[in-house]
Amino acid sequence: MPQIIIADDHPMVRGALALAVESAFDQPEILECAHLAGVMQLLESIGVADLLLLDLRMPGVDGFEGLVRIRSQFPATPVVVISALEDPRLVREALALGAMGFIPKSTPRAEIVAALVLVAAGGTYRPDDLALAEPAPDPKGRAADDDFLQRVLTLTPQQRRVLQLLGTGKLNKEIAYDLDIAETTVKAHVSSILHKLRVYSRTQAVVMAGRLHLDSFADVAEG
Amino acid sequence: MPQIIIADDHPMVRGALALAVESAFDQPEILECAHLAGVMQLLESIGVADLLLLDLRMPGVDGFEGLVRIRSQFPATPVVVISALEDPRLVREALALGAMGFIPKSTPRAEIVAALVLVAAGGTYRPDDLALAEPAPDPKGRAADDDFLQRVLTLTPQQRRVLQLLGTGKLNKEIAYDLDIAETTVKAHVSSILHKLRVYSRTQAVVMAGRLHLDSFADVAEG
DNA sequence: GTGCCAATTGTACTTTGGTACAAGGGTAAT
DNA sequence: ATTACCCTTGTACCAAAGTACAATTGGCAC
Repeated sequence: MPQIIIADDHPMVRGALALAVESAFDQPEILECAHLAGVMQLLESIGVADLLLLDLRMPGVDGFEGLVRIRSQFPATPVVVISALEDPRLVREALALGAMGFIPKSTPRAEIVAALVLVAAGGTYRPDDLALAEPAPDPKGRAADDDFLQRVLTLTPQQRRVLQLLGTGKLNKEIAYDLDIAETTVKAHVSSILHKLRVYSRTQAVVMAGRLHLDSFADVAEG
Repeated sequence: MPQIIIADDHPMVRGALALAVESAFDQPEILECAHLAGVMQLLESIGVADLLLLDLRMPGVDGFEGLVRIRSQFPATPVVVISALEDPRLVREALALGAMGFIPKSTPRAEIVAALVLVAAGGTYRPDDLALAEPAPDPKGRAADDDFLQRVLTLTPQQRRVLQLLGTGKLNKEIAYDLDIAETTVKAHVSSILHKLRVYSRTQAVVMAGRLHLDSFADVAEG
């Protein structure tokens, strides 16, 4: 009897996902959470879940921070990110941070079911694989940002988690606590991150990394 | 013979603005620049211009940094911000940072002319004054951010400039250089900013302030 | 096995960042 | 003119950030 956690702050969404889960698994035990704290608590008590459906936006968590912390504390539990958006960059980043799948809320129920089965079987799922395979060159303008993206991709998984937490303005001490490592280690990671990204302060790294997420809307934001 | 500087990296835009300037002034001397460095150079040589039309997005400057530096170095020259966007928050921030006007590129030529005359006469111009007078409550959700915006509004002009430069990831030393003040002074401002914004590190201030600009697109970015 | 690399941690050190306190000059309002 | 506020700067001190070097562990590949 597989244990599946559904974490989303919207009851309606949880209901819809629950339906899909019931179609995808045989007599699943469905655990619902409306906030990140509940998820952490649940995972602490049951140790490992067979699958975690995680919404990106929940009370207490705005972006990838929840994913980062869960992946760090409970790496054995496969996480599928649920999101209202399906921006390729978000998808790539979620997968880079250790998610086993990325399911936009607009996905047809049948495809959601298939995706859940796929992930449960050890695979990874992302929307319309083809479009993502080629990152869509987009020759105009933002060459500099693409360079930066390339550099971000040279970061190790743990370093990306650190960068993610950096982006929330946390101190080294707080990051160490969240990832359950020594502050020294955080410093080592930060130092390495700064070198790889070719910047000379955490603030710059945050600003640069922040732009990557913004770029999705750059066409709207010109000017 | 009034000296008017038009700073925009797009030749077509410069042309259109030049037409408007010629309609608004009597035999203006129009100086064109495609990048911020040229503007600074020009201002250094002529001292004060009668009007500066400044595009927000130019090579070397992405946001308000150019405005901030120009206002700091050459406060006597009135600046009108030209932008492809007309988000009320951008408008408010530009004016808060010392711009005498904010003209969206979509503005009809006749209105641009009127706006330029208005500013040259010592007034300030913003698009559809009415809509901006009331900041559009927007009761849903983002109460926390509104709180933060309120706090940003308690910052003094100079402190806003510092915050703006903080947002580019600069070191205190660099900010001191840009604003031509001592590093000690920058520290004093930063310290005050952190208190007013109720955060405990520059990085957090940058993250928070960054969200204000993002919020314009929050409806697209849910998830 | 050997080698490579991610991850971890420690020590020790330098540089930024940030606070606290004090103080002088400028401007605007009462 | 007195108050108030902003901007400025200095000194001094403490905390956080970042670097450099060295070492251990574990996984993975050849």
